[in-house]
Amino acid sequence: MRGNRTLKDVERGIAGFYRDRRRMPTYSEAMVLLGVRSKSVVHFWVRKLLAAGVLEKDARGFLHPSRRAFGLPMVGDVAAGFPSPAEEELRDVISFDEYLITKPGTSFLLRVSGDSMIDEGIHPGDLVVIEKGREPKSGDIVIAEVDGEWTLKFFRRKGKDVFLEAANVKYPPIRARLELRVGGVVSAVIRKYPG
Amino acid sequence: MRGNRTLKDVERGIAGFYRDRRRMPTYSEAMVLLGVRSKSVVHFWVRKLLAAGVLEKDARGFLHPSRRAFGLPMVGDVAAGFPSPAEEELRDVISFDEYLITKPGTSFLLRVSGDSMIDEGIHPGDLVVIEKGREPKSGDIVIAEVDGEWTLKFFRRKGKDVFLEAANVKYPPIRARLELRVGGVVSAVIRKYPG
DNA sequence: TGACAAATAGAACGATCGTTCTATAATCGT
DNA sequence: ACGATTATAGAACGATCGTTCTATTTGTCA
Repeated sequence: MRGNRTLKDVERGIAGFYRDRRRMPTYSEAMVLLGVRSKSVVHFWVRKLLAAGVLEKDARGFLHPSRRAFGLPMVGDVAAGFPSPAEEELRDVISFDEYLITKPGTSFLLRVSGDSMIDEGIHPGDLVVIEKGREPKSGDIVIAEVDGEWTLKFFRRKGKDVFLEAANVKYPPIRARLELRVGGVVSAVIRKYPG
Repeated sequence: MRGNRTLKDVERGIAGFYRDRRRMPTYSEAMVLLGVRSKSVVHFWVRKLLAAGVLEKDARGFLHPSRRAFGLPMVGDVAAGFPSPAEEELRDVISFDEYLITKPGTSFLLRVSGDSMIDEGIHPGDLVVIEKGREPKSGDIVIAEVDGEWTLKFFRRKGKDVFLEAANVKYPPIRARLELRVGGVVSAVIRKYPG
């Protein structure tokens, strides 16, 4: 049982462990993970992963996955097409959690129902990230209570006039009779296509 | 320097450390983090975090953040409105990295330019997750090379007929002259609104 | 104000960590 | 075929980990 172990294999093993357990394996655990019986073998491969930039050591000497070990490479724009493996390495890596969760603790997720924001590209079934307790600016998309129902709308302010506007010609603008209950501001939209 | 330390404070400190360094702090490090001078104080708070479900111990006795420590709570749908703190605790928590990255290693990110998929709710500036090397099914959104340029289109197959279709009346369907170069299949769309 | 609980300090300790060393086995190039 | 290189094994070791214990200080409430 030898030789047939590539850097990618080891990386996948370690990365999988980290994904599942949210911590690095110890050398003893990595022995099992790699199917070897000596810590020095683990040490051997860890040094390779360090050199490859998959793992890093911090000031205290502790091992942790590097920034680019997780997340997806950001490779440019659609016009540029899809990347060659070479240039793929060079681009930045984005973790969605870092990218989308700017205010942990005050944000939450809703699944969109209804088509009131369809012209803004927010479809039924999409997920929206809501930041609660943020003061909406004119033009922000908010979740608001209208006629006892919660819905997504543009928040508009023109001088003293405050109203809600759908991104769908079917729905007329809405002015608050008494007060406008705004639950939060949409900070992101996520749509996942079934794989 | 005493007494004024809440569970939330400690949680934020530990969580912040984990976010930055991608590993748990040691007890010694947590002492500095919490501003205390004894490991037993750390132990004291760690037990509280364990009880609160913020941290967990695995079979080996190692500490790691729980699933619900990161990510955002999924609180239902828009019609249900925004949640009370109470029910917020009960719902599932979603990590975007887990949710969106189903095929690490074969996926990458592109920023959308152009409006060819605008009626599908994919706008210029949005991010799309591309799975490369996946065989597109009819109806999938793909990145494809058309007239030497890369663009997003629906992939359509009707019997023997294979063609690309925009989600925008401005663009007519496209049939491949020679071959259809498909770079990958869109598995998700992400749009972030400036905060 | 006094008693009790909550929070912090500090020291001691076994367990286990990651490193390093030497030695052996498989693979490759010529 | 054979030396050089790469990969694995196994043992030894100091460092540091997290736990536990006892003691002290601060806050709360009757």
